Amino acid sequence: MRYNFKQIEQKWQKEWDEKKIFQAQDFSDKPKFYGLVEFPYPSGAGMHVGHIKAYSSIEVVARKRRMQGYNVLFPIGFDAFGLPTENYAVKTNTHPRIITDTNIEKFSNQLRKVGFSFDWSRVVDTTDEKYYKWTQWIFLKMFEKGLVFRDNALVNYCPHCKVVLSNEDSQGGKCDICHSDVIQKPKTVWYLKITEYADKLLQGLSDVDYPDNVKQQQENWIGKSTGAFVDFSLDGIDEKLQIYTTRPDTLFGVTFMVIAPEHPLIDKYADRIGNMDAIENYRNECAKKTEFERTQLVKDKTGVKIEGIEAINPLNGKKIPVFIADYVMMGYGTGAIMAVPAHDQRDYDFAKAFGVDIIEVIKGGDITKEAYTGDGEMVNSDFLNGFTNKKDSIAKVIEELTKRGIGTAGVQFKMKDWAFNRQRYWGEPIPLIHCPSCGVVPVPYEELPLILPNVEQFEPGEDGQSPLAKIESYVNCKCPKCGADAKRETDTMPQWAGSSWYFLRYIDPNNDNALADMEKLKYWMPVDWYNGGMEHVTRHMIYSRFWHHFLYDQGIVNTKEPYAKRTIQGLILGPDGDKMSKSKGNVVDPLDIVEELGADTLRVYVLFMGDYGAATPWNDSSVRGCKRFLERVASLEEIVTEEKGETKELTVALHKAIKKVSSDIEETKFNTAIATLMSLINTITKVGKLTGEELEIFIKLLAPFAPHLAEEIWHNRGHEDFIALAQWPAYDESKTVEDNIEVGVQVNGKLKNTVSIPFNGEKDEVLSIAKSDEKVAAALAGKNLVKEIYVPNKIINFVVK
RNA sequence: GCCCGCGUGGCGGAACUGGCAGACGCGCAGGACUUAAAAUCCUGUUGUAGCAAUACAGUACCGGUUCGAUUCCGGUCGCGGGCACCA
Repeated sequence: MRYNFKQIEQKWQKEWDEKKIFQAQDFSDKPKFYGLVEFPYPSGAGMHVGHIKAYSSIEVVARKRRMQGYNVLFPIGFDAFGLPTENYAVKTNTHPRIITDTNIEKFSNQLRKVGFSFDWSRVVDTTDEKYYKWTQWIFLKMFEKGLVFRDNALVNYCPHCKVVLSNEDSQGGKCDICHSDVIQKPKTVWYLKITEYADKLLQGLSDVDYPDNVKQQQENWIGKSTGAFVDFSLDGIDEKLQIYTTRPDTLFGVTFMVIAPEHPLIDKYADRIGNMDAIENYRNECAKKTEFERTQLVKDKTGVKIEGIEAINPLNGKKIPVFIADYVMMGYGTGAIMAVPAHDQRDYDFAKAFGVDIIEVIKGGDITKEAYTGDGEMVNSDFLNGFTNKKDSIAKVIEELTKRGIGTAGVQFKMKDWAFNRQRYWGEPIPLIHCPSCGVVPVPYEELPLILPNVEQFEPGEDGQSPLAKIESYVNCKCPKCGADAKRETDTMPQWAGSSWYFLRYIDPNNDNALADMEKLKYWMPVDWYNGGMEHVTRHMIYSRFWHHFLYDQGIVNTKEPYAKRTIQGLILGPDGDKMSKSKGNVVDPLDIVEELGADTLRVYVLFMGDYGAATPWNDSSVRGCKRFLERVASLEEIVTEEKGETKELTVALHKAIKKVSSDIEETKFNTAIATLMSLINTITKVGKLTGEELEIFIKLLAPFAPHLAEEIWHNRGHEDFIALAQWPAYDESKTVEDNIEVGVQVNGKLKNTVSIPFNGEKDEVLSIAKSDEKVAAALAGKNLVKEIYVPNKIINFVVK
């Protein structure tokens, strides 16, 4: 058969589509498999080869599962709200709706050309009002349960995008979208109380199958620490200063305290403070610094001593000074710390700069040089003296603090609440109303969806307000509670909102009465296998796990955790080894490859190119190598023979291949699975013939990777059904081994030769075969044989002296 | 600074649980076919020495455990990722 990939691919894509063979059936006696890929953001640039690699993994698994008799749900959709589209809308003065529709169509066409077996009847679009009705609905549920709150805060603000950014979107002090410098700006911010779910999100990790580094990253991001809250009295003031510490056992080493510049204590006791001017100056300077600058000046400790306020160490009654310094953050713990300069490097640096005492309480270091943070015997610490184990001394001091009513054990999380509003147009409207008498009132559920109004101008206002604020007919409304004139919230949700629950909507995409029907959820959930990029492991995955845990608590979904298993694909780098980017001009367009070499070649290559989880550079020659492989497959029909008498070599290779390809797919070792098929075709070429039955097994193994070609050959052989639904081949373990195998023979661990021995041969027999080998015999001659090692079917080693 | 991962031919990468290092592909070299080129096919391809059989060396580097180490342990160097004044 001549390999006319273009004709083959068009033909089978059309056939699969018309026969609807990839549509998932709700409810079935078959076992279910729900395979999920991260749905794309439909950018104007179209698909990237990275998309192909990301989807190909679950694609292969889904196709294999269908052949294994599973009822498979493998859906696709579009995460279409967001800034790039909005910015493009502003630039070209085109409505984001039009841009989004155009891009979605472009993406859909491209995805279809690659032949992915998505269920196209379940496509979701986060910007569809029928979809975001339920995004808003979940938000209102959270509001109802007290998980939405408003706060005035200094926020990360991007002057270029004119938008408030979360800490995650402004890492390194740069805007995640436009990379401008982020500044601090006071704003009213809507938060989702994700911190309330911190522990559940942490504990849930033990129930799921994620790679270790993914779990670790999520653990770090949640950042649980255990320690204690301790109350320090203030001299002459009837007020306690509470601190959080992970080392309460070093309390006797406390020589000063530090509070964050924003700490409320300052304003409350401003009249007592002798140096308020100096403190105000310092606070103003800090306010000017961005979070980024603050964290960059790690070395130089700055601060001001508060005159007129002194704290008292609750364990020994000593008076100690209190400072404000920006190395203490208001957002973590209580915004105040007890400083133990002998055993914390930051406190040490500060103490050195400000001439404060340093008291050693743990032996083992040299505190004249630096802080000692290791373990050791406790000294200068009253009832803690003599303790050598951190765990014991902490337990002891917490017991004592609790007894005296001055402290308790406590935990803290690094994770912050989720800033949930954006002053932008292209997002889900936040369904809240500000009423002068009732306060914040939710839009009634029955009025959802709250539809994003059509506007002509998409630019945010100069004051950073959402474009929606300019539309009076939208802003002005009646309070649903009291009927008075009221104003709508004009901010929209962040892009992470729509993607936090999309996998639920695939299960029941047209339901108008619920986000998804419970019976269908019970059938399909959880997602059995979710593949995506490392970049979404902390934000998207934690946000969506948070929403899912919440929905579970409300009885709206039936599983605690949404994703049973997660895998990560590595980046595809440009041919030059750098990350692909337009500016570097090293971008490979997947559609070019589909045109020139075919979708099957592209699919095989992205999975063959390297370790699935590793970043691998693109290589044009290697792509052609995959095409060559498929051409050889296409020509196999020419050597099909119906003469009986199987070739042992081919039988063994075939059964080994079934075993290897089957297990490799499960372990995302697609590169070696394909290598196995390449080896198999080398064996077939060497043997020079194969039976029709053997050919069919071969193309079944190939089908998940190169489905179009496999389908074509299958039909050429007279089949009326689809190979996509044919039965996955089984192997016979006894046929995966040769009668005789080659093993290495070592003398003192050095390989001397290989010998052919019977499979599972007896030790004596095998050793005598080895000894009679000429080279081995030569190496053993005249030596004293000390030990004979035979690992069955693996290695023979003679130890001689 | 802390946490994690990695380091194998000219290149991408294989190697099950400690058992023949370099599967498979690319590239390169030689050959066949061709008037010629491309495509295709065949052969070779870790390094050094040798016409060769073969010998020795070899998985970043140094050392250890072991009959045997790419794999396990200790140290050094290099690269990548994540977190970061988190008390």
